[in-house]
Amino acid sequence: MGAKASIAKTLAANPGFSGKRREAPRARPADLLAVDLLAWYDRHRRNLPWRAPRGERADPYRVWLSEIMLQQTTVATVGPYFKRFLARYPNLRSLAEAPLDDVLAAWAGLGYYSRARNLHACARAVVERHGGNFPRSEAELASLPGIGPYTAAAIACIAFNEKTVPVDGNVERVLARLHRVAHELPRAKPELRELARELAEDVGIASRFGDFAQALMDLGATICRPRQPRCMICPWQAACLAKAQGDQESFPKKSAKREGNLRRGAAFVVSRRDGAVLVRKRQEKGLLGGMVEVPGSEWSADFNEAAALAFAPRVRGESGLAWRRLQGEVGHVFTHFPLELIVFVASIGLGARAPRGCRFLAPAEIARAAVPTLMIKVLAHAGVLPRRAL
DNA sequence: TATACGTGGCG
DNA sequence: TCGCCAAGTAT
Repeated sequence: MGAKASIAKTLAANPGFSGKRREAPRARPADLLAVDLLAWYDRHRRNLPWRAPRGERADPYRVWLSEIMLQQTTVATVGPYFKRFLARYPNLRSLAEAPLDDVLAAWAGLGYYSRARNLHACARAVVERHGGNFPRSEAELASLPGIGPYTAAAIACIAFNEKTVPVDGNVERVLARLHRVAHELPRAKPELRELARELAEDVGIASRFGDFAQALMDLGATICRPRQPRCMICPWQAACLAKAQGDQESFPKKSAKREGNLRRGAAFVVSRRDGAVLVRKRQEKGLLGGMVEVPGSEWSADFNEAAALAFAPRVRGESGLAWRRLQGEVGHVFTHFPLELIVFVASIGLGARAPRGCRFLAPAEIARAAVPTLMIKVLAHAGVLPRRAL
C-alpha cells in the first residue's frame, strides 16, 4: 500500500473529516516529504554527545548505550549520564567485564533500573554470542536483552544504515498528526508502524536511513512537540492534515490511564557515630531491583503508622535503639503509584554490628553506590545527605 | 492486551 | 500545585 492509499484510508476513518480538506494537504509526492525532512535536518542538526560527526557512521556501542538511556528519558537528563558512563566504560568489553553493582551505581538516579541490568546482560551476550560486535540485523538485535522493536530499529539504521524507521513516541506523534490518525494509542500502533514503514520506502532515493530516523525524532522533539507545536517553521506544515484542521494538539489520541493509589510506609535511618548509614540491597527483580535502600516497612495503601516500629532493624551490640520520628514525610511518585514515607532516625556507637543482610555505608560511598533517588530523598530528609552530587 | 517499571521538567 | 510527558521493554 502506498502513502496515498493510507491517506485515503485515514480520511475514510474520519467521518467528520470534510472532503474539501483532501486537496490542500499533501500536495507533493511522498518522496519529497522525506527529502524535505532530510534538508531540514541538514540545516538544524543538533550536536548530541552520542551523534557521529556529519557524514560519519556512528559507533554501535554509543548508539546502543544512548538509545537504552533515552528510553522514556529526556535528552537533557541523559546527557551528563551518557558522558560519565562512557568515561567509565569506554567500550563494550569494559562494560561486559564490570560487576553489575558498579553498573547499577553508574545508573543510579536515571530510573527504570531493569535497563541497567539488561544493559549489562546485553554487553555480555554480545561478547559471548557475537564476539564483541553488535549484529547489524534488526531481528538479531531484538533478540538481545533490553532491546525491543524500537531500539533494534534505531541501532540498525543509525549505526548500520539499515532500511528501517524506529517508531518512538516522537514518531507516533508526528505521524498521528500528519495523517490525523483517529484511533487511540496504543491501539493505533500497528497503523502508525505501517505509516513509518512507508516512509522508509520514501527515503530510498537518499539512502540515508539513519539520518532520516534521527531527523524524524528531532522533528518530534523540537517542532512537533506534544504541546504548542511550532507548525509555522515545520518542513511538513503543508502536508499535515491536523495542521490543516487546526487541531494538531489533540493528536495522538490516547486512552485514559488510571492512576495508582497512594501507598505509605516507614523508612529507618541508623546513623553510626562516624557518619556511616545502615543499608541493605533490594531483591534483584521488581521495583528498584538490585538497588540500595535503608531498612523499611512494606509500602501499602493501608499502612498502619502506629505499628511502624515493628519493622525497625535490630542492631547487634545495642540494647535497643532510641528511635525518633522525624516530622513530615518523604513524597515520591512512581509511574504507577505515589508514595509517602515517614522516617525514623536513631544514632549508634562505633561498636554496633549490622544485622544480617545489611551493611554500613560511609557518606563518601553513598555517592558511588547504587542509591536510587527515593533513598537520596530519605537520607536528605534525615539530614545525612545534602543532596545528590552531580 | 494490560500492567510494572523512575525520574525530572514544564505550563 | 499537579498532571502530563520523555528516543520502551518485559512479562
